[in-house]
Amino acid sequence: MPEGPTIVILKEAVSKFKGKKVLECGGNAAIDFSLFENKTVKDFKTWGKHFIICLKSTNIRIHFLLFGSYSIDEKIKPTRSVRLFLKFKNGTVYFYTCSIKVIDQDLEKIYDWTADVMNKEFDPAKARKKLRAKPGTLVCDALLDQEILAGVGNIIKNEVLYRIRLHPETTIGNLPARKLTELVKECRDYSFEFLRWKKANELKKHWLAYSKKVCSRCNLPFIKKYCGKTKRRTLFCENCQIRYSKATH
DNA sequence: TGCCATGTTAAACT
DNA sequence: GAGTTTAACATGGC
Repeated sequence: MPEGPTIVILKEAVSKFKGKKVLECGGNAAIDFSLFENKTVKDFKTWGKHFIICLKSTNIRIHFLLFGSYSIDEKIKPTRSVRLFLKFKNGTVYFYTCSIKVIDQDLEKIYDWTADVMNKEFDPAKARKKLRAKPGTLVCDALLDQEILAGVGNIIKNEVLYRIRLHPETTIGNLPARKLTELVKECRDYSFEFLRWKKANELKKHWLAYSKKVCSRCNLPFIKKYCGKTKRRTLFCENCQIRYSKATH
């Protein structure tokens, strides 16, 4: 379910509820639902993998973690329990198995929109600067750092590294400047490809590394390894993806 | 059918 | 205290 582009699709899918009043709400989330009733949706926002419903004087933050999902105007499947639903005059949105938090602070104070790869304010130079500040970090870990590249998940990580032919266990400090620039750029570019392909329901068709067995460039089998401190599944080609080192400089 | 995973947090350790 | 490891959450695809 998650990764930044999918949350953008959700935002577009609920846009018809913007400006509408919450007629009824509920679910099994441990929050006070009375805070939302009769409030009007001011806006829907996304920051990385966060989906934020902005109501007058309060916000609801939804994070789908690994298994979360949503549905709109659908009859609830009895096997799934609804964590949160919001009913409007023109329909209902349901959220399942997700983390829900009420945020009363000013969103501008807690979210750095320039870190979100899907945001129009995304700032590649800032991302590069944050990366350069962590020279010992492996690129496979750095890409998943939500403070640096919010919205990038494990699929995007694998695809980006394969596409720019970069070995996941290269340290940031060993990257030539040009490669670092390319890395940040590809995170954003692939995220928008992800968005386009996901909307067309053909995301998997375009995977080059994620869940693949063989490198399409050289036909050698991919290495499957739980890399870095994050220990997330990483598929890569030892032959085609370059591991930069001091000596490469 | 059992295994595994697009993720994060907090507790339990060293 | 810092850093690391483990557990918990809990669904659906293959």
